[in-house]
Amino acid sequence: MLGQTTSSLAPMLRKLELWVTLSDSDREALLALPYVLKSIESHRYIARDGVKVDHSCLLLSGFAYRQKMVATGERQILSIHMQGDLVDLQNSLLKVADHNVQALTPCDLAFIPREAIRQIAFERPAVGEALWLDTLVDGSIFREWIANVGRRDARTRLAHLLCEFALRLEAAGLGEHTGYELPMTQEQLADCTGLTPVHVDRTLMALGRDGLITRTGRSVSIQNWKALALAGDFQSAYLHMRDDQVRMD
Amino acid sequence: MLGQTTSSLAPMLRKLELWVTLSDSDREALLALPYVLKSIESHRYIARDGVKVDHSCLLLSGFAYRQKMVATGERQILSIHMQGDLVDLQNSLLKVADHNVQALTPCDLAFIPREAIRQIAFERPAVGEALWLDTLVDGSIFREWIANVGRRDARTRLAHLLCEFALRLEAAGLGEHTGYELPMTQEQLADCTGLTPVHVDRTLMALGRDGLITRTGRSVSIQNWKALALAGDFQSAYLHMRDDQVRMD
DNA sequence: CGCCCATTTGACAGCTTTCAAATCGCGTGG
DNA sequence: CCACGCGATTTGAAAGCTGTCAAATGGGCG
Repeated sequence: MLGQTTSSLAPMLRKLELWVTLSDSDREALLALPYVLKSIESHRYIARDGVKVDHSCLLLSGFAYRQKMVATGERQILSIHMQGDLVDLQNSLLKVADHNVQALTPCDLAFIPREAIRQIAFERPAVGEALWLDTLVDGSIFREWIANVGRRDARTRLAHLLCEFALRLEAAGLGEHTGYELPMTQEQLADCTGLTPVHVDRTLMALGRDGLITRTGRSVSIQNWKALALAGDFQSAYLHMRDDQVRMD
Repeated sequence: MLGQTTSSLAPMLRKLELWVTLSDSDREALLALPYVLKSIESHRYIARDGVKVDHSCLLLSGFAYRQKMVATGERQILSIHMQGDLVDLQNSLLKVADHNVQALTPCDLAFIPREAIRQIAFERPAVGEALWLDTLVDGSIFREWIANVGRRDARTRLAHLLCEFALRLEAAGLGEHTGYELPMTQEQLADCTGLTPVHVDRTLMALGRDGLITRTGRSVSIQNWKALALAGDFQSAYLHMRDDQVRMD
């Protein structure tokens, strides 16, 4: 269960190396972090609002999301996570979770003790910076989502979300910006965008009628990237990706 | 201009010591950070979306906010900042700003070079952790705002915002949770909540009629904290304050 | 083949926006 | 001390985007 010669933590490396260059020794130290593997089913909770957290959780495969419940019982999804994402670094460092983390699909997870993370972060500046930047980029995406739900209409919100997924999935090697498997129901899209499932459906149909996207089941193909990005008021800078990851024609 | 015996950076200490305990030596090192003072007027930009940033900006007095513009020209305010807040740590560490930072009132600022911040963060683990936690708490507030604009109605959104201000102002020593000077116009409140100024006005009037708040000019007094917190679906955990800062009766 | 959940569609209601205009607050200048 | 000017606040009436409620359709799986 404790990865030595063949650590399962490799997906984390690729993510962190998006932000900084790591030395071989840093890489080895990261791969040598202690962890416990666990597989969970869709819909299961990975962390619960208000509960103490002492492990960070690395997503090895599958998709997960963070969400908050409001007084009316409605749910707001705060972010979507995929392979290589540290889905619970924030909750772990802050000790008590301020939101829920839930599996969107069946997930393979690696739980890493908080103290091991803190230790490596402060002993190895490059690793520390990478982890910090990772949480800062998460923060940047949160800011964009505030603007998305706060000031854009339904069509723009959804187009924006589809663009974000396209680029992040492509960067994670899980799809192309011209099309990908979207693992979410319309209800979950609604919870991402602050809309209702019914209106999400109507809006997606309209995007289809306008020739911006095509859907068959859960797969989305983007007919016209430029048009969709325009419709979604989408500018990728907030994802803080390297130029070679966002250049597209 | 370079603070030595009497550094102007003291407001930052109090903020950081909300998250961790610092040694005397850490405190001295923080106060010895190089900085440049600057005063700016209301509405002036402190950082601009898309522009390179190489200094972090500490707010010594006054209020500031972060905002993004969307394609229609509408503005979404992302967060409000006050005395002691590092308003531009995120932009600075990410190198290129992904949002604008603007003065809400006349402000006194201290600009600290990014490299000095990075250095102290990695040389002094307690300082590093405090700075990291500071950005993580910012992130927690962003998440709450996503839920606020995404899934709450106008009345709840505004009540929530007023509660957040109350606690943060009180923690910063700038007001009481029973009442405070709100430095924002209704238009700015609208930009925080994703509403229109007209609807903000109607909603505030309704909160007044219902006996939850009283307003005279810019000063807000909270008649009934419990009722306002209930109306605003406000639970302070996301602010990650210490217990003694949020206990109120 | 049948069940169950997700998607799609329709009709209608409602919260919020829009557009205008009136009123208020307050610093400035006479 | 009071009139003036300008931005902020307040109010009204009407339109619109999105939500609600229900029901029909579709798709995947045992």
